[in-house]
Amino acid sequence: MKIDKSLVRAFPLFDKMSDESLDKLLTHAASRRVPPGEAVFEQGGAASHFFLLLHGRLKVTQVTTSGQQIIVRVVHPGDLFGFAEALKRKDYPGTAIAVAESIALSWPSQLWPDFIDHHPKLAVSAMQTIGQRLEEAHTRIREMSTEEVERRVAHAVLRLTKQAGKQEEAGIRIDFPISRQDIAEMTGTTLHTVSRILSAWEGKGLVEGGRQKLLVRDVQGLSNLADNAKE
Amino acid sequence: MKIDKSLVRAFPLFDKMSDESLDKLLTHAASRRVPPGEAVFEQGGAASHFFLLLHGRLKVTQVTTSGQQIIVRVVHPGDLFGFAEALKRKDYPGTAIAVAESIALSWPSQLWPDFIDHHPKLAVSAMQTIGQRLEEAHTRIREMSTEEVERRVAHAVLRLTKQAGKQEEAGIRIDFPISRQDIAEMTGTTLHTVSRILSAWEGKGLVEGGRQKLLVRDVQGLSNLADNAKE
DNA sequence: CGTATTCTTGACTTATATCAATGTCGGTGG
DNA sequence: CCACCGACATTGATATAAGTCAAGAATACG
Repeated sequence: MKIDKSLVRAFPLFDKMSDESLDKLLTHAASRRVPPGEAVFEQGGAASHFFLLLHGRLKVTQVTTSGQQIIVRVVHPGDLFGFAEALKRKDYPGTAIAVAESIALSWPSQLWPDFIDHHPKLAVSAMQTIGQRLEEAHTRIREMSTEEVERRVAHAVLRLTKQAGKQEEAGIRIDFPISRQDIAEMTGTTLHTVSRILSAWEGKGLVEGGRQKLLVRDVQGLSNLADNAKE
Repeated sequence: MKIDKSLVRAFPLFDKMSDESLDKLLTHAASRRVPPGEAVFEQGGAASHFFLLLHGRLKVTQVTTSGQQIIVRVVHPGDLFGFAEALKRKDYPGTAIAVAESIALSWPSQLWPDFIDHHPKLAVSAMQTIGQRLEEAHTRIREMSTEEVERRVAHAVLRLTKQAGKQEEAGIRIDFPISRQDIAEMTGTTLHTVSRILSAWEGKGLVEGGRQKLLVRDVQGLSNLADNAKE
């Protein structure tokens, strides 16, 4: 299947790549449409492919033995994901589920070494990406160790506005469907607590809620909440 | 300074490497003795070198803006650490402090690309290492999100027995000085709670405590505690 | 329209932090 | 060598953040 390079050219990951290289890369790629609720791959499944999200939004989750779920990260357009191969894993450590109508490119895992050998820029990018993820994970650990729930939720929401924020008249909208439960699973709390917190914020005019909707009206106010340790 | 290759040959990281390669590598390395309490590098400092721990034990910590400290990880002999360069960082994200008399090799950061170009095995190892760390971080996030303190502490202690356990008649000893405070900083709780938990375990014959000492008498019992969700 | 998610809100419970006091170990120096 | 000091640890009492339990309301969807 032929994929047009204009689709990916815009992503920082590819902007330095020559036309030929890019074409070559894309000849090996397959594209796949993923409706909301459908999984791209499942935790524990053989890591047969790696992916690039072109459009939409995914959440990567893990379930514990006792059946509880957490959200490991959110995948945004332009992100590589599922490259377990790069880390020498045989299986996917989590499940990737579309939360909005999504389109992803996929390559067979065994092409990964090729991928980075022929495109050193990508190797560097991939390393950087992993480094960032490690840092994000440590940030999250730090927050969960030292901050109370309200501030953790504030940080999580602020991060979402940066990664998936769309400016509107009233403020910045989180540009994909996200439930209270999702936020709870990103911050290590319960949907009840998240609901109470958001209600309180709504009362103060910081945000505007809705079913699977969230709009941040006062980024500065939220930032203060997130950063100023309770004095 | 000449460093004998017998010092590093034993580590899995180097066991596949030819004598010449290894010699070449070591000509660029400097060794450094680090007494307990001394830092190898500090959070935010320029990432001028990367390191290999030959002997001893380090803890990597981060401090929050509000001054709270957490332990990001423990460095064991044979571990590479401080390779911020690999992740395209300019500064060290944490502080590495010796908790026991330690010896580390160091290389200037700019040698890292060389390091992996000339020793593809190392590149692979490094990737794997980072992958493992990312996984560990996610495991920790999962535990902190879903498990109560006692089980988190149990998991942390079990991990330590695997990474730094020394068999003794009475059980498995954590082979470096570790305080209740340290365990608290690894699990996101307070030293008081850790102390209570360890006292309770000691009452049940699971562990044996002491000033900066910990001996696990019943690994199986601890594992049950860690894994069996409270039924 | 009715049914199923998702969300809100109140009442109650509990795990764990916080506050406070005392105990114990081990190294230093008199 | 012993006494003392400082770091580390224990333990009790109390406070509180956040979880659990429970019920109902709002919104989307077929």
